[in-house]
Amino acid sequence: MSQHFVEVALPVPMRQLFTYAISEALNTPNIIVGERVLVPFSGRQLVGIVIKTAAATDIASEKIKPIIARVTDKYPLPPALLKFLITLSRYYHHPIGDICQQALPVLLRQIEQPDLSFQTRWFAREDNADTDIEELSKRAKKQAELYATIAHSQGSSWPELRTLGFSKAQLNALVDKAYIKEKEIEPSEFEWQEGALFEDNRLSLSTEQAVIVSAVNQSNQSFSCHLVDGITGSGKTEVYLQAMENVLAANKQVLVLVPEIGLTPQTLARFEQRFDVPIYLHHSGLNDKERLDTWRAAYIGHAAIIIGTRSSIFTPAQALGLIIVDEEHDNSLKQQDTFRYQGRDCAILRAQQLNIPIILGSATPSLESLQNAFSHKFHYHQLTRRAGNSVQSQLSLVDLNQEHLDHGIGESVKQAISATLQRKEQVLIFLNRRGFAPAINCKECHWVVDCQRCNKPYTFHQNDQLLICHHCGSQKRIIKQCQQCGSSRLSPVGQGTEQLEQHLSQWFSDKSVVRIDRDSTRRKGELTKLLQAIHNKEHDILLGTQMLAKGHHFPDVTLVVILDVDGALFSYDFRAPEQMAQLLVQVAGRAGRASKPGKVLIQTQYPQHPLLQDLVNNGYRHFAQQALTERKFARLPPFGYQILLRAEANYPSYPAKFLSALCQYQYQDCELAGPIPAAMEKKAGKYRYHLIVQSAQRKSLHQATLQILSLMQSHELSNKVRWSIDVDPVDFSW
DNA sequence: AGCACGCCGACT
DNA sequence: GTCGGCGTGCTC
Repeated sequence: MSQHFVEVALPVPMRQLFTYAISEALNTPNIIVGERVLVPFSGRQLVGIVIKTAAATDIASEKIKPIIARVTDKYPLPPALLKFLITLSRYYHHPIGDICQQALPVLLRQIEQPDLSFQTRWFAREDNADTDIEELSKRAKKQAELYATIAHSQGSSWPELRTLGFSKAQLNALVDKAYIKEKEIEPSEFEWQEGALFEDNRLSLSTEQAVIVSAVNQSNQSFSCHLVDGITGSGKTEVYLQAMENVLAANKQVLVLVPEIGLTPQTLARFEQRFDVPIYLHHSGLNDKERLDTWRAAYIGHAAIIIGTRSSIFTPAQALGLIIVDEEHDNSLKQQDTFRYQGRDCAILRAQQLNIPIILGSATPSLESLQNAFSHKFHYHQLTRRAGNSVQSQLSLVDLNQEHLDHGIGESVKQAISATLQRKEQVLIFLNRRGFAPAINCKECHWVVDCQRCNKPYTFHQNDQLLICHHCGSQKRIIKQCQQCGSSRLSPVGQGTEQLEQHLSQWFSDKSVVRIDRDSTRRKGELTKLLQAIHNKEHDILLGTQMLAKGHHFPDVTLVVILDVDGALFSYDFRAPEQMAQLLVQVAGRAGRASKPGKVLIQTQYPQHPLLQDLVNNGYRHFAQQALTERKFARLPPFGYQILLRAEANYPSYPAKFLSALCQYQYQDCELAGPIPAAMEKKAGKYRYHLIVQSAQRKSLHQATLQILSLMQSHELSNKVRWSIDVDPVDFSW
C-alpha cells in the first residue's frame, strides 16, 4: 500500500502538524516515521520530522505542497524515542515540533548535511608508557598525569580529558613527544569485554548498599523506580557503579543524569576508574560537533555510559538498560524556558516506556519522590551510615531577637566567625538570594502581614507599593503600622545584607574575602580557579550564593553562616521551605571533615517556626514528613496538581484581561487562582500575569488544560499576548 | 518563529 | 519623491 501524505512536526511555535505530499519517486523506499524531511513552509525551507504517514488527508489539496527532499542518513529518530517525545508533548501541552527540535542535536536540524566523520580519540603508546610517565613526572607533573590517564583508558575523547581538568597545551606537548596519538575510530556496538571492570577500585559494600544493588539487579528486565535516600558520604556513587555492572555486562547502556554543575571531574574520574568502556558526555560545555558525537555514539550503541545534564534524557540510546538520576531534588533538572519539562519525571517516564529500572539518588530527596516512596510507588532505600572521614555538620539556630544586628550579622555569629578565623579555618557565608517579593513583617514584634482570606502572607510588590496575595490575588495598599504592636518599623522580611562584603573586609581586615556568585564567575573557568584558590586556603571568608552548596566540598570550612532563612518561611512559593531545607542540609554535608567537624549557624527571627525546629532537631527526613503533612492539608503537590499559565504583553491591561477571560468558564474538579501579577516584572514595560489551575486529579487538570488551550488560541488577544503553559511549575517568580 | 504585506515619518 | 519603521496575518 503506497502512502501519499506525511504529517510533519516543524520547528515553529505552533501546536499542530503540517501535511505534505510525497511523490512516488521520493517514496521509494517507503518513508518512515522519525525521518527528517526538507519542506517548503511559508516562503522558506525547514527541516521537520515525520510523525505520521497517511493515505488520505482532510486538508484541501491546493494547500498541500510536496516534500523537497528526504534526509537519508542513518539517523531517523528511533520509534521508542519518538513515542517518548509524543507522550511528553501531550503531558506538557507543548508543540511536538519544538520538542523534536530540542531532542535533535543542532547539526542534525540544519539544512546542510553535517560532517559525519567521528571525533578523534586519544591513545597512548603501549610499549613503555610506565617508564615514560615516571620520567615525565619529574619535570611535567600534569603532562605525566594526562599521559597516565590516556594510557589507563585507551581511547579517551577530548571532552573527557578537558572535563578531567587537562589543557590543550598539555595534550599538544605529549603529541610533540610522540607519547600519544589521535585516531579516528569507527564506532561499533559496544560489547562487554572480560576485564572491563577495574576490580581494584571496587569498594566492598555495606549491607545497606548491597541490598539496593541486589534490588535493582532483581528488577533488571522490568520497570521499577528506586529512591536512594542517602546522606552525604554514604556511598551513593558506589551503589550506582555496582548497579551498573550487570547492565553493562549484558551489553546494555546506562544513562546518568546529573545537575548542571554536578559533573565534576571527580565524578567522571570515578566512572573512568571503574569501567573500561566507552563513556560519553552530554552537557552545555560541549560544542555542536561534540554533542553530535555523543548523540550518534548513543544511537549506534557504542556509548556504554552516557553522563549528562537534563537534556540527555533525549539521547537516542537504543539499548538502554538503566537510568540513574543523581541529585534528583536538584532544580536544574527542570527546564525553565520554552519547553518546561522536569528531567527527573521525564526519566521516570522513559524508564517506564522502556521497561527498565531507574535509580533516583539524593541526600535530600524532593517531597514528590519521598511521597512516592512512602506510598510504595517507588522502592525506598535509605543509606544512613557514612564511610571514611566525612562528617555531618551540626545545624543550629541563632535567634535574631536576642542579638544586636550589625549589617545583617548577629553579635554571636560575628564572634563565631572571628574565632574560626583565629583557628585559621575558613568561614562560608550564604547570601541566600532574597525572594523577589518577600513578605512584610514588623521589626519589633515580627508580626507578618497576612491575607485574611487565605491566612498566607502578602507578597510585597516594590514597583507599585502594593501588597498582593499570591493565593487569591487580593490587593492592598502597603500599610505603615503594625496592627499588632503599633510600631511603624515594617519592612520586607530579611533585608540589610547588601554591603556585607565590604563590611566583612573591614571587620576582618587581615583576612581575605572572596565572593562567589553568578557575576563573579561569569567567565569560563573562573569558578574552577576560585575553587582551587579556596582549596589552597588563599581565602578565609567565602561569601556565596546557592552555587556554593552544590557539588563542591570544603574540608577547611568549619563554620557556615546562613544569613537569612526567613524569606523562605514566608514566601508565597510553597516550595521555598523545602528548597531551603535541601540547601541547608547539602551545605552541612559539604563543610568540614572528621578531624575538624563543621558548624552551621542559621540566623532567624522565627526560631520557634515548626519547620525550622523540625529540621534542626530531627533532620531532613522528619522535616520532609512534616512538610508533606502541610502540603496534604493544603492539597498542594504532590497531593494535588498544578499548571501555571503565564501571560505577558507590552500593554498593561492585556495579560490580566486575557487570563480573566479564561476564568469565566467552569472546569470540572479544578480550582483557579488568579490572575495575579507576576512577582517579578522582569523588564520595564513588559507586564506579566499568572493564572494557576489546580486539581486533585491529574486527569481533570489535563482536561481543563485542553479546554483552556483552545480558549486561549481563539481569544482575540491571543496574538497580542505572549502566553505559555507550565505543567508542574516550580518557579512562580517569573 | 520568520517572512511578507502594508501604511506613515526623516532622508538623498 | 523613496527608504524603512514594525503592526498584523499566515504558514500544510
